[in-house]
Amino acid sequence: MPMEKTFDPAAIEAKWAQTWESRGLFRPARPDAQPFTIVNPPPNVTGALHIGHALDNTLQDVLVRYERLRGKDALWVVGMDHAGIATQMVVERQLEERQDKRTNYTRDEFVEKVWQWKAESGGQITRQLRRLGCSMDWANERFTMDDGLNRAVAKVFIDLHRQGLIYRDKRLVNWDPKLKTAISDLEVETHEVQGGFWHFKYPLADGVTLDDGRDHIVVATTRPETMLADMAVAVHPDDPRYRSVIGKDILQPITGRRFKVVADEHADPELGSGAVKITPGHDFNDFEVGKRAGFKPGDMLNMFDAEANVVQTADGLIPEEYLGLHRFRRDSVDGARELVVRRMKEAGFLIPHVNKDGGEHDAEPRTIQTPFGDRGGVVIEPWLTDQWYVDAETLAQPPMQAVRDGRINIVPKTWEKTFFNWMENIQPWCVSRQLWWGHRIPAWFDDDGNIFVAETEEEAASLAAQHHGRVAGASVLIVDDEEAAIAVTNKEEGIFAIWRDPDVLDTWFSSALWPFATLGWPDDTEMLRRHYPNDVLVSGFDILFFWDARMAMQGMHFLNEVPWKTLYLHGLVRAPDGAKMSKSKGNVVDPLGLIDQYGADALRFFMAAMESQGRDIKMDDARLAGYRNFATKLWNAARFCEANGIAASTSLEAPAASLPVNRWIIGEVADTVAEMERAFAAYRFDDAANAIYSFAWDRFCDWYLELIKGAIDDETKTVAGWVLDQILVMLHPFMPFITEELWTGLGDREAYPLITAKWPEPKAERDAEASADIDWLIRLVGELRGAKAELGLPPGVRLTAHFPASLKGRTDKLAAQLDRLARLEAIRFDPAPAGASAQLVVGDETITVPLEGVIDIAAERDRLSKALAAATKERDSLAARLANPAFVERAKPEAVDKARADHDAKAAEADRLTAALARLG
RNA sequence: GGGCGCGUAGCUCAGUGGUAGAGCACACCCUUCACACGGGUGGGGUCGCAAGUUCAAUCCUUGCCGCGCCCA
Repeated sequence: MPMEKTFDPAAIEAKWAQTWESRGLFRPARPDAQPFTIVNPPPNVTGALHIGHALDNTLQDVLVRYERLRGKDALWVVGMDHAGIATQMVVERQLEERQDKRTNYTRDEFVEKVWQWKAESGGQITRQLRRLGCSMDWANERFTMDDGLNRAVAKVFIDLHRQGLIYRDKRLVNWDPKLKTAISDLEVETHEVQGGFWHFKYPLADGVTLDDGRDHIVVATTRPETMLADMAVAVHPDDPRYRSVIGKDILQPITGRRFKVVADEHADPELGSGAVKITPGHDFNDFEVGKRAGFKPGDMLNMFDAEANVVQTADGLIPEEYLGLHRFRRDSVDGARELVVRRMKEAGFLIPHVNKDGGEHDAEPRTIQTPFGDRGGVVIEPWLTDQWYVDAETLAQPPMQAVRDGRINIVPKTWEKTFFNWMENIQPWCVSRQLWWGHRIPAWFDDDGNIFVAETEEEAASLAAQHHGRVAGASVLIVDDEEAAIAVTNKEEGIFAIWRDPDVLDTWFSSALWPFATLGWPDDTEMLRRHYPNDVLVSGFDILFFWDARMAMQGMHFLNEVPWKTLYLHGLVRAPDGAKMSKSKGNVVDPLGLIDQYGADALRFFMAAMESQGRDIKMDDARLAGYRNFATKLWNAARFCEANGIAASTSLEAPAASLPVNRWIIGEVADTVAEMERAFAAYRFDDAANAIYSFAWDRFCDWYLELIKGAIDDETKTVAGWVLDQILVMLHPFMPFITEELWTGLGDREAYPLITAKWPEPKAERDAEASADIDWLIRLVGELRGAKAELGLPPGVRLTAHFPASLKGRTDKLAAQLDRLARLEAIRFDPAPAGASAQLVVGDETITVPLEGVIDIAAERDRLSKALAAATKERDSLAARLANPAFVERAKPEAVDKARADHDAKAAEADRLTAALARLG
């Protein structure tokens, strides 16, 4: 079957992706082979393939295909995460489009709708990953909310709770008032916002004055609205201005609330007035000050509801007009902040800001570091709630030790510092989320504040019964919520009620279990024993904390072993101008569009070739086109082979060869294999890609195929077929589609597809004599071509060359190749006739090409002079170095030897060129 | 403020203690029987700036300039 003239990626990609998968070739049974394991960072079920996925998954697939070719039992675990917030948002948005909303349904009904959505529209990314050629274990695709993961999540929660490593705590949490849920500190992004800094007078109560006679303390704030829940004013204990009023009362002007001036080192005498208002229920710093001042978290005043609208505080002191207002101006409607400022100003408690020009303003303009929720995009409100926390500090210790002693190898190493910096300063991890979609927390409450953590409600009821000294199951009712519990509880009659925590767990809590829960844990399965620890994890550095570190914590805690031996972190894919891609900037590149345009192989090769460690990748279409061209080049090389009777090889080892070209190319293959293995061992994707690229194009196509043209005997057919096979195998991890197509096209190998073929083992070495011969030939041809080009001779013109007699043996051996590539009319060994000629200096010999009549003497003189100048410059530079006694005495001997040898070679070359110029006259 | 990284040919990027490489782009030549998404030849860099260490610095150290990221 003759091959098509041009390579069309679209025509073969779908076919091979389907064939590989349906024949189970992504995970062939290799029970006795050494395992190799990667788990894929589970993409979001709502997600679509973006360019970052293309990079991340290409690198993983390269590794997996390489190890599969090397005979390992390669497992690439694939699946998706349920993306609690994102997925719930998607489904709620759909409801909104129909003027419907989540709360019109029961929780179970809504969750059912989410499952429906997942079945119908979720997971488009899995189809897109297949287009990229990802050889994942699709047959065992997982989901963070499948039965196995659910079991694992419940066990982890319950065990950590028993061990005291998960606990419930009332404290300030990062609250997203748009999504109405708590989020972890990692999900908060700080942005700079233009805001104001207001100064207010807080009057001292009971006629007390400061030493300077003033009857008030000046406080400043960027969040005036929080004064509705102020509970103190703090001053530094050593601040002489305020020492006399510590312990005295402030009378807050708007609420009329009386509270104390407290001493706390948080107040910085150097900043502003040195006094700060304290709102423990709405500010992280103030929370700590408040605790030190003796307020229990439960007694701290709260002034916001879940949407950050003002609600009455426990003491009932917020004036009516504030209730229900939003925290600050939103959608052009003033909020509590604006009203507070207005009222304070009216009452004369606002100290205006005077700018440079003497203008008065209510507030001093300021750039404020403001926290935003990474999903909802609104300002985060510190809010006092009960949430579940993981003792991350304890769990962080074993992973840190593992990185320190090398059980986890972070590549590139520069990320270690970042890893340690975060792990050493890690905060308790808030894992509860006020959502409906996710793993519901396995904890039940009663109205006495007891908590029963258990796998099932029966167990929880039994725990509750035990707690009250009752028989299990007899007297504990399961109800929906606290209200219902209060209604049915009758302690005198021994009837108790419990209800389940309505919250769910952070999605990352479940994805942290991915490296082992996907392998069957908590059961002790064969898969788990074989594939844990995983070999390597490939992830973007942007999820180092979110995911990688948490996997390490959970894996080491529950399996007492690192989750993976190597953690490979890559950078971001950026827009061509270096900007970060984002939907809002409109500069995102769709990888599927790139696949349509250039082919999946080209996109993959681009990603791998550009992946040098530690640098972001800028999109570059020209380069992408270059790799598409490479695929076409390979395609045509294969066409040439097919047309010349060069077919699939039958041996893994290099065939026996006698001809210099064949012996030479076999040596080149062996070198390339070694180079690629070195690159893979060091996770240098770029080096590996470049090694096979330059071998295939520069060595095989540009030289070997040209050298054998017109002289393709049986030995050459065998060798050429073998070399082409080695190229296909080595290139396969990077360009799986075209290589597989060519592999099957070149021979009857239906039963032996490339994806499960064998990595090269040439069992051959470079042949020094053949290498010297071919290297000489390549240099001679180069000289000849250069001379023709510079002398303005047509490349096709055939010339006679006079060689020194010492080269007779070599020219005999290479006669066919000399004829074909050097395009010589005749090879002679007698002295060249007098007259104009070109002189080619190749190694130690000068070859003369008489050009009487055709040569432009001046041009040839220029050519030789230029070469002479280059040789002379290098010779002199080396001579100067060698003339320096300090160099000869102190430099490494091998450096001196090399300088001597280089000097001699350059000197000889310069001599020959000088002689050539002299002969030219 | 703390930490990390980057600055090498017009562009995108490798790299090394012994005066630099690739791809693309550029110039010129080639309708040579696999390929013009091709072949050949060539031009192009004081390796951000300054000082130091060294026989020798693009590479190591320090400072500066410019750019980016993370954390507080």
